[in-house]
Amino acid sequence: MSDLKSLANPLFLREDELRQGIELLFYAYRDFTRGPDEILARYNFGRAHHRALHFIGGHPGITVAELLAILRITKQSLSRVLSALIEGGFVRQQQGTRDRRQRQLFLTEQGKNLERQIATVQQAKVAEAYREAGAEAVAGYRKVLAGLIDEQDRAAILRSIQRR
Amino acid sequence: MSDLKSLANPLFLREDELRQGIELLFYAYRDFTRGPDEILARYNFGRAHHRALHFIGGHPGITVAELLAILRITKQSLSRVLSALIEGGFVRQQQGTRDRRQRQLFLTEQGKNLERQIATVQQAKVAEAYREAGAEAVAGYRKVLAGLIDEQDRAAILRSIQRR
DNA sequence: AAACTATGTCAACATTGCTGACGTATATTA
DNA sequence: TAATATACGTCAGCAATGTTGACATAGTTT
Repeated sequence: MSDLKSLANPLFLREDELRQGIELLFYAYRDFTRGPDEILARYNFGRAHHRALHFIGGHPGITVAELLAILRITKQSLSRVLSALIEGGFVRQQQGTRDRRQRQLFLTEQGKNLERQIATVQQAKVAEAYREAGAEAVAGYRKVLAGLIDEQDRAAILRSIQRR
Repeated sequence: MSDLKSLANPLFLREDELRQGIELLFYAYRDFTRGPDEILARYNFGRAHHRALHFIGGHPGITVAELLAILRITKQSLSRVLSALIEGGFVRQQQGTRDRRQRQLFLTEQGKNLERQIATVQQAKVAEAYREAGAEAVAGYRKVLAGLIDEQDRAAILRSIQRR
């Protein structure tokens, strides 16, 4: 019975291990997202603005619909954020080339600056954690996080992430 | 120069690797937190309620101040959530033993049931990701996430997580 | 020409964070 | 013991960011 149980339930799948993995994700996310907040506050922006800046920065020319699919929020929520970014001169829109109903989104120079500024802080934090943990650990980190992504979009997301 | 650069900047610390690590965290967290929402909605609760349930469940007798330190929100925000949980019979308070000003928090049977119900869903998700990735990857995942926690509380958090 | 699609907008509302002010019970210190 | 500090609660108001629903406009597809 003990054999059966440990077969079905190796050490790293015990409930307390799972619980630890869940809490680590909570704490890491909690502290990871705190950095940008201070910078954003200076512009009267919040995390939602940063998420938009980030993904527009990483996918220049992304359409509104694509951005909505990534963020998983409603167009009304995004609209508020996007309007502020456009009004402030951080993002510009351009009529779609294939389909002129689409609005393709780009960062302006100012937008790129802000995005860079925040990215630098976050990347420094991740770089330190990566350095401390080592290349092998990083591979494991990526593997597990990828596994936490909903299976339907996992492949597409991994592709979009690695295409750069 | 290429040698110098690659010494200071091994492959897994390149900017696009860091960016991928950041986005993976975003996507994983996005999908990971979606599960509980449906269950919670049935009780008219949200994520904030779940976080309280979760940490009270894991630390029976936790004081309000300790819970505030974990969640990093104001007492007014927590109060709203805690009142709802107490009113609904999911959490009970008990005057502190050492210090009678403190309120120690416990889950009721009903609270334990709800917490278990949600935990089961989340743990299943994590267990699957762990199983797919393997024990070594899990170790790396934990190592990197731990490194993302603010250094000042990292040791204390790791201790509190492993004490169970 | 009709139907569908991509986007925007108006309005209302919920959740969850925040600040500031003030109260009460208990503990600690001068 | 009196003064001060602490743990917690509560009231009131506000901000950010999410939601639904309804409707408009331009452009695409059938």
